[in-house]
Amino acid sequence: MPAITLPDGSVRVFDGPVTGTTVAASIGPGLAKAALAMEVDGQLQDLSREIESDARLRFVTRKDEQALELIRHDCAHVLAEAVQALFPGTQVTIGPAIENGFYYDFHRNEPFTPEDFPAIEAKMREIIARNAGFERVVTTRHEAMALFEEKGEKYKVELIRDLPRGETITLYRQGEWVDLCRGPHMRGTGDIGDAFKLMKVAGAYWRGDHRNAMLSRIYGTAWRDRKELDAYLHQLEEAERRDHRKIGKEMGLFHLQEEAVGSVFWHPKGWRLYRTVEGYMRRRLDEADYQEVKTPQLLDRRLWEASGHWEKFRESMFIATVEDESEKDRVLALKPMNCPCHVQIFNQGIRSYRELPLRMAEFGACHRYEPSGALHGIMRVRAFTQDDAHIFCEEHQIAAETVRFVELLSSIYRDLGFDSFRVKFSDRPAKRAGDDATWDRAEGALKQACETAGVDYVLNPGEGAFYGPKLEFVLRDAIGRDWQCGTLQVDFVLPERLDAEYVAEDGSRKRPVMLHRAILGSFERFLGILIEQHAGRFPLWLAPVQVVVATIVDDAAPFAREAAAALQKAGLSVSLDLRNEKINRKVVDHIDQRVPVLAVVGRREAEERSLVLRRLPGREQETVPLAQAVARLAEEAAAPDLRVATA
RNA sequence: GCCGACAUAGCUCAGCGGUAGAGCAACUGAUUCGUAAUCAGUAGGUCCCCGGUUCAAAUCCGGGUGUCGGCACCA
Repeated sequence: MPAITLPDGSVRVFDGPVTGTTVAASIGPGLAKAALAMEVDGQLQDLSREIESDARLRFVTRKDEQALELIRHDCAHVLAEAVQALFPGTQVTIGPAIENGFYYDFHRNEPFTPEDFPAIEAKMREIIARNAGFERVVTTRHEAMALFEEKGEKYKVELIRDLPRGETITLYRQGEWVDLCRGPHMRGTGDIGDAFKLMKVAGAYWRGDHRNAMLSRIYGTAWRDRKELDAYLHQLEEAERRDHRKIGKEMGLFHLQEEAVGSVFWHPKGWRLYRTVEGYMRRRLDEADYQEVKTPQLLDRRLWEASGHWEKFRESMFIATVEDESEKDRVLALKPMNCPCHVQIFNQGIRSYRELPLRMAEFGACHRYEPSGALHGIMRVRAFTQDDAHIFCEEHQIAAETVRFVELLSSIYRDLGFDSFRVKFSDRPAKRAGDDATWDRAEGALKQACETAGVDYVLNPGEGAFYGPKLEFVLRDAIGRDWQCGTLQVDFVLPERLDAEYVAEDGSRKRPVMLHRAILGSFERFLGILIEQHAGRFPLWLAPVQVVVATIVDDAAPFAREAAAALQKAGLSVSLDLRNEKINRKVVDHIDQRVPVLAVVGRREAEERSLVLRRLPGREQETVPLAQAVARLAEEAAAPDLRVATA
């Protein structure tokens, strides 16, 4: 006699086991029509499942966010059926719902192309129109394997073989087509609706392992209605406009070319942006008691052997040798990181516990031979500059240093326009240095520090550095891709390997703990994200060209020059537009160039010694006497850390 | 690195076996203009590289390089 408690608190009692469909019908025809699935004691299930004992029940309708995942998952099944109908011999593998949509991985000798999409989508619509019910079939491992074996579905057979013993094996049937699936699903293919679209084809390794076969993946997006779909597609277009590679070109910030794959050519405006951020970072680090250093680019392999990098990362290091006969045995490597260098500085002389925590910072240029497929604009490059620092400290100082670091990072991110970010905690990887006891201590210390700092993190198992666990501070780019920017890594291994030590209070020699940390991560990556975050329309203090002084007539040129000089003297980045063009044209050009402030000078202004200020791309304008304009803009253009606090 | 697509003027792109095109930018001249594109003219290209097919290749084929979308990688 199951008693079903509904979200409004009402209870319905049934004589025996009852399906969600029946319960919905007993409540009313409207709900019976709208219910797509149900949540039984918090667990999402098919509507057709029987409820045998007392339970809390909630129906999922199209209005629920949860419907999205069901629609996407169902859509993946329909895609697979459509593909197998159109391309016989194609094997199915897996097809989950993901953020914004779904994908399905197929094995087929011929890859799919986007030209196949119209036919596949048409077939999908056909299947959806047929509205076959999703039928859940509980089966045995043996039967399931026999079924897929017979169909020639090698990948499914492998999946079933690897399912944990004792797990219920279920199939879902939609008409004639059947897939191995845990469910749940909606009532039938008709519940999917028509708000879906196939987006792209891609290669993907079977089970995400590069040693396995390359499968052919089809990505799709699916929504609850056309309006949502259109909004999503529109949002994608908007995101493309923010792409740092596009904006970088449009604003003339940087370029990349074949002769220096993975290295950035910074143009004057891009470099100014870089320097603004670098200058800001330098001040923040000085203020936070870091000591800046500069260390060599090229170092003998001996150092990398001692640090352990030679053994683990040699294939991703750039190696340099010279022709000179007497030097022929010397192998140098471009530094892929700064840590061993910083230990060399730490190791000069004898350190005392009184010097700890010692925070050593460097804007360190590093080179890594990244896999060609990993390169991405200026976000993933082979030559980059880290805002690196190493904190040499005692074990008991880890927590306090972590708290300090998180506060510094949060404040800097906020100043740069990032109010939120995600934190991942990555623990010991399979390929690692150091014994388990050391790892236990390192992970424990970092976890405890997170608690003290009040950091909410997501566990990222097995993703730590080879020498220690790490926190990753993740920012999202315009296209929705996540990038690790900031990081904090606890390291007990490198000080040991490179023999760093200090004299403790009791006179004994001890190993310091090393905290590797970066806030921006690399300037290249961070600037890429910064460009996308602001869509190239930077706040005044970051803008590479802050003010353009534009003339209306040639007679205004002398005063325009004078005004530009005055603004420049006040520390602003100014450019003069004396071109023989109409003011309308100049306005358009500087909006395109994403200049934040346009100062227009005509005959009137030249006489009155004033500027007409206009915030681009806005339309409002204001006439301001030159001296006042200079003072006002200079104040506004001050970096956040240099601003005079006003009540 | 793997799967797929793409590579033509500074930029955005058209041309897809028969002597290389457009718009914008650039340059020259005219115009001196009051806030979202003034007019006219000029110049600009080993059609990514190497090889092949062909009477003829930007175009077709093979190899390379780079870029893009994913996957894998990310000390």
